Amino acid sequence: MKKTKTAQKLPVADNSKNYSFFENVWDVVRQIPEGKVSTYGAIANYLGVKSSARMVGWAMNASFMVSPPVPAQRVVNRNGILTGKVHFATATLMEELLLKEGIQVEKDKIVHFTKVFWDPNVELA
DNA sequence: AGTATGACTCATT
DNA sequence: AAATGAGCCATAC
Repeated sequence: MKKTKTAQKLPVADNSKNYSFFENVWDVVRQIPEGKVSTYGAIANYLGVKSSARMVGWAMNASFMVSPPVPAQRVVNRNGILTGKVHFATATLMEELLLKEGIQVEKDKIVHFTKVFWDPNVELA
C-alpha cells in the first residue's frame, strides 16, 4: 500500500449515507477482551454478512478515524496472521500492541491462535 | 458506467 | 501442499 498525493476520502467522512455496518463492526471489535483476538470472517458472520470478510477489512481501514478508538490489532485473518499490520502507523505497531496485551506473536502470526480466538458468534450469542 | 482493487475466505485443481 | 479461481461488495478512478 502506498500513500496517494491527495487525501483519501474514507467512507465515514461522508455521513450522507448509511454506514451502520461499519459502526457495527467497530462495536464488535471494541468488545474483544484484552488478550483475545478475532477474525474478519467471524465478525462478518456475526453481523450476518457471512461472505463479506473484505468489508470488515474496509471497516478496519476506516476505524482509525473514529472515536472511541477501535482495537484493530485484535482482528486478524482466519489463520491468525497479522495481515493488516502494514496499515498501522508503523510496521511493528500491531505486533507490539498484541504483545503488550499478552498475545504471543511470532513472524506476524499469533501463537496458539485457537486459544486466544474470541468468536462473537459464541461470546455474544 | 465499467473496471480494478482489497486489513478475506472457501473450493477446486 | 501450494497455486488458482471464484464469491464477496464498497470504494477508487
